[in-house]
Amino acid sequence: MTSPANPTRSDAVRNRDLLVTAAREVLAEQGLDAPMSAVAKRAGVGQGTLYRHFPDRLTLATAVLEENVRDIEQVAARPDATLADVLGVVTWQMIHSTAFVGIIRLSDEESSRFLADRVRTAIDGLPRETYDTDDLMLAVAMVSGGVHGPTPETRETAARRAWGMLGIEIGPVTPGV
Amino acid sequence: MTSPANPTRSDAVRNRDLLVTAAREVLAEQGLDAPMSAVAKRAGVGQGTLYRHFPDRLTLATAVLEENVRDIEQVAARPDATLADVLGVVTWQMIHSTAFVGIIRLSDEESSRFLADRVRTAIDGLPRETYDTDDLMLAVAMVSGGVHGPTPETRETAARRAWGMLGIEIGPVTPGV
Amino acid sequence: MTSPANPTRSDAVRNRDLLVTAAREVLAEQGLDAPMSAVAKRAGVGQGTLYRHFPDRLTLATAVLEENVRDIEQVAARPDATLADVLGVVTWQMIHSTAFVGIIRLSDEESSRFLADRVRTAIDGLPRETYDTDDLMLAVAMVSGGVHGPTPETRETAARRAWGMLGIEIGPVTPGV
Amino acid sequence: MTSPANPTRSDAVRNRDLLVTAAREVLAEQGLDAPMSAVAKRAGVGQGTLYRHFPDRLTLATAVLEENVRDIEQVAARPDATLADVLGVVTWQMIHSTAFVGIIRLSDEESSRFLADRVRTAIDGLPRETYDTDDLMLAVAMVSGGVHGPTPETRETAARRAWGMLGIEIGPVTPGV
DNA sequence: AATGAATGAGGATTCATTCAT
DNA sequence: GATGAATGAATCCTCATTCAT
Repeated sequence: MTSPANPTRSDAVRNRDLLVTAAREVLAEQGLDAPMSAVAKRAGVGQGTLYRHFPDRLTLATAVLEENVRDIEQVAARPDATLADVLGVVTWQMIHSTAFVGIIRLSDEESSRFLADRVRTAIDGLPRETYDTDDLMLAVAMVSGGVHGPTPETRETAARRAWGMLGIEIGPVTPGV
Repeated sequence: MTSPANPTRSDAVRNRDLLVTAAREVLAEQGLDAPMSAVAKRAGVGQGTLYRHFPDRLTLATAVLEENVRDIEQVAARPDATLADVLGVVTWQMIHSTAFVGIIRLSDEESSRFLADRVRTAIDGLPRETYDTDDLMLAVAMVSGGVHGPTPETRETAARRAWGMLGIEIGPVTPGV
Repeated sequence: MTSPANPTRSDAVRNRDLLVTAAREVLAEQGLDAPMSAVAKRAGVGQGTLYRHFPDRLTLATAVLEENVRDIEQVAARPDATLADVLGVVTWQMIHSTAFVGIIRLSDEESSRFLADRVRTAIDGLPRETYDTDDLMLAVAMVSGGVHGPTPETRETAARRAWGMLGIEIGPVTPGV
Repeated sequence: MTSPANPTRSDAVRNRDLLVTAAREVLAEQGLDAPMSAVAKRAGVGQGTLYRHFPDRLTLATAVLEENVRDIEQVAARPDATLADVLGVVTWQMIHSTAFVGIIRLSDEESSRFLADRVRTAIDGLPRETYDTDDLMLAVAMVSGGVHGPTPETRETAARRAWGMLGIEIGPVTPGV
């Protein structure tokens, strides 16, 4: 009688995940302004469900990026985490997710500046030699500017060259989680 | 009316110029996917005229960038031109024209890779110390990645910090022409 | 829990009342085609509950009007009731409930013609001087046509003028119950 | 060279008329919130054309009512026009155009209060016996409130009864123009 | 050539209604 | 019985593009 009375909730959670995953793929493939309907279709849910979970495009994009940020935070939180490790994961995201580049652009927007701050905080706790955290955030933006190319391979090559020009060492380029 | 074969050709040229100027402004203000009609309206011409001159959006965007590239080439062609001078002009363009950032992105597209090559060629002829031309092209992309902010002033500050991180000297940040 | 066969019937009754009250408010504020979900939300019940009680919009609207009609009947049934008294209550309803105006329009619909007939019957039993019941029903429709304005005050003024033009005396403009 | 250069204009005018006519029919049949697409389809033009001419629903509805008002003005402007004649035309419109009833309702809206004022002005110039112009405007609203029924015939009967209750004589119920 | 009206497909968004829990 | 998530049809509206003049 007193329970929150939301039994169907498991479906909802599942759909939310399906939507974020679908959005990650669709946004990566078609760009930040892909049709919302494409996301719903890819997720296998109705349009209404999409809008129930994410009332607008920005909210959806933010949810995608939030997962990226969470991965970064997780890696950064490991006891033996190094700055290089974290930058490796960041690089992996830049290479594989066009949407991630969006975090730099969107970060002028209010809601996702918050996400950028979480990345900053994650990096902030790690030991480093030359650069301070502001420099590193700028460096991330710069490298993401230098990353382009048709395949993940060419993109990784470009990314490595870019880090090299900044004299910053990065660890293994992996999803991290 | 007075010239023999091509009565109003000057009109056509004038319209083309009006359109490119309008496109530069509109694309800068509203982003790369601003309505074509907005460009025509700003130029003060009909939609048909726009399409006569530029059959599609990419052609129009390319024409805008072509002007940027021409400015760079002109500066680079001066007898006393230094690499720093040219990079100063490039920086000015990055700061003032959102569209220019597009050149980096669009350069995956065939038609505008051509423009990137012209920039490369312009830079190629100039004496430099550490970096080769490929490095410099990558550096330009990286700095453009680091440039963001609400006003030209904040954007210029960011650009200067970015060049600084790469250890590359730039000359006066001016339109150049 | 204590009664034998119908454990939580009072819940159902309570929900029905909540829904009718919510519907009255929502329909008044947002018009006859307000979202059904808005009614459910205002009532604090789920959508399913709304549909259990009222299978469609018309049924719901009719339930709202039914309450109005019941008020009119109650006043008309008082031993000392005069026609003027009843018309005063009717006027109050016209002024305060946009939905009531709907009864005139909706009365073309089968289900709510029934309600109009109940009003007719209520009026029918009261002593009057000049007009017969058909005239009075038409007069009500006419006055409701003349009632508009932003506030209840302006609406009441308009209503009084309208009754005046018909030469019909009305009693105190009150909810009646 | 100096001409306004709008040769296609004849098409445009024709389409505007087609749209207003279509809107009158569709709004009368389906109500004030009929789909805009239905209007475009009935007019035989694309949706874009509809929106070019009438950026929103209110603008379109106003255009329909404007024609009604123009008819009233024309009749009122005749040298031998009587108040009864004009009210006859007004009554014809109430009977045949559901949309006209809307003028009463919509007249709370800014843009169409203007139309109501034009009707007021048209009536204002005509000789009358008992009522002043404000009374007459209210009377029109009241009669329109009393007009309902399935067919034009029943509606006309109701209208005549309503005018009768107000003691106002009306002329022939005709379109007037 | 230039104009700007017309077209209509595409994409965003909202709700009425159903249904799993 | 109640809940509220899911569905998807329906509608709104915008633009890229074509075309009559």
